Amino acid sequence: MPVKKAKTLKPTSDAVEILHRRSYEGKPARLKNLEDARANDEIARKIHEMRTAAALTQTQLAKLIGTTASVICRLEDADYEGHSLAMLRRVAGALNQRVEIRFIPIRRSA
Amino acid sequence: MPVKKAKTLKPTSDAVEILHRRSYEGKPARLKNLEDARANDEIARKIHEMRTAAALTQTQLAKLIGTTASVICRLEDADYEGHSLAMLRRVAGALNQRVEIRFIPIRRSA
DNA sequence: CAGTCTATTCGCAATATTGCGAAAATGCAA
DNA sequence: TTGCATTTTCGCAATATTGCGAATAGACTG
Repeated sequence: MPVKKAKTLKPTSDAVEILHRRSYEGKPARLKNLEDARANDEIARKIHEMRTAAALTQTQLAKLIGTTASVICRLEDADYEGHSLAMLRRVAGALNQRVEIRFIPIRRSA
Repeated sequence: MPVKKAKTLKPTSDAVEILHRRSYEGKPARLKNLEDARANDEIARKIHEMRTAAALTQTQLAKLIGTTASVICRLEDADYEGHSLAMLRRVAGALNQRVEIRFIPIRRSA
């Protein structure tokens, strides 16, 4: 079990939220960034989950998609924000998955 | 518009890659590219659909996310491959939507 | 303890995406 | 047709992501 940064290893909400509140206190425009951070965390976690479920090391997965372990590590970092569809697809493809993108309407409660 | 480039696969010399091949038997890489192309086309179409549904011109949407019309046009180009999560989120956010990413197992017909 | 495998971080080059203006093409209505 | 808004394409600079080695840290076993 990989111990990631102590920061976001546990429940998604707390750590990220606190960090962001400290940085962008009281800015509604930054609220969206909070959601993005959480989404990125989920992606990182999912990649890690899929890789370990396939019983692959970072180095092994890296070779499958033609890159190095450090790149995989970066993808599994909850704080990484540079996810591209191309990279997600490469990872997903190596793990026999496909990436589905959906746009979902946000309803804001008054 | 950028021309699609074929990715150069590295030579196979590992047991891991053999595993990979086993999981990919009967499914050449170019087939996956076709799926990606279609997925990109869907994204482009969806952005166009959401923008027009919101009764916005490319210029108007561009201003909402702090860029120019040519960028929006590029996003709505079915052949565009450079989609990043960050950009998709900017567009989605301006249209009151959120981007959902899902990894879905590929099911082969036995 | 040493040794091995794995994961993480850092630094920089290579590559890709974005920013943005301008021009050309398209569409539509008078 | 003209006129006007909109879309599309082009070119290049600015920015961001990826590629990759090397060093460090962590975990596990003998």
